[in-house]
Amino acid sequence: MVSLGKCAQDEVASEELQQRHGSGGGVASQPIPDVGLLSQENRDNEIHAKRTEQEATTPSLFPEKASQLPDAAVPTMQSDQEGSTSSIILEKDSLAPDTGIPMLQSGQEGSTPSIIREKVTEDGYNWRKYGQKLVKGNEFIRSYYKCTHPNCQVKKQLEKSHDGQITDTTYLGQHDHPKPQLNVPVAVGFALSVIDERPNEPSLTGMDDKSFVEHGQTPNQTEPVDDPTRPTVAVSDNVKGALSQTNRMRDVVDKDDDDDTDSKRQFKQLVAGGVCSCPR
DNA sequence: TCATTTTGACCCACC
DNA sequence: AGGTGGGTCAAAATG
Ligand SMILES: [Zn+2]
Repeated sequence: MVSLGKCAQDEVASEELQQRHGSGGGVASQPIPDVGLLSQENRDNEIHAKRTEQEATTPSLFPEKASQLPDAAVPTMQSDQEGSTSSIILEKDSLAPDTGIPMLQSGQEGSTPSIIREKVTEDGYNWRKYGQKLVKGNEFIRSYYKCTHPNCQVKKQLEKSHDGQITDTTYLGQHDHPKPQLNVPVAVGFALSVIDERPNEPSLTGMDDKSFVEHGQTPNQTEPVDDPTRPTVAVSDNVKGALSQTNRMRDVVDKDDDDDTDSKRQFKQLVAGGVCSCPR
């Protein structure tokens, strides 16, 4: 059996792994039933937050390969880059090395002893990376993060170009907890609501259950990127992703149509500007 | 020691 | 029916 014997994993894979997704059940390794049972991400809402961030940690070591990207792969990223958005990004990246690259050995100081690795990205939540993949022809690196909270199974996907530029950020699900604790000096302006809690608002479900995609850099008028419509709560979220945010909620039905792309696109236009993140 | 990151492999969905 | 892409897990490595 397993002539390879490379690792137990192999063996397991043959037997247990199969169940992992299928009926689910067994997988002793995962204490958390996780959502995998239903499907992979069916039930999770996918919130796409797109923002081109210029990674502070990544100086300009690499030549801008951005130009090499045609539009085929990611139509979204072609818009920014120039600076337009960079400004916004200034959010407290300071402690978010995870955004890219292997540690910021830039040589700066090792400040932030408390925050060990990172995790606290713009969200203020703690994330643990559980996977990384090259997508789009290896042009982009997608990192998969999971919320470290016990009951929280929110996932985040960070897509970056080789430059270290973040082309897409996708959030799946909502946190059950407000936030860990931002001890950061914060000057941004959070302070508002730690009560960000988002109970599954039924009203929102209308859109939240459906597949709804929001492209930050949409075609121009997208409506107010800074949309003041967003009251309270999302402030923090909005503020950080104000320039571009893509919200994507995926459901089983999502695949029912052939051109979901178009559908979604239109849909997003309808709701454009509304990040469902805020229940209220 | 623990938590987290890294990396390879496996599986599933879609084309 | 097969192939590819994408997503997740698990073991090992690192701080
Ligand atoms: Zn969480």
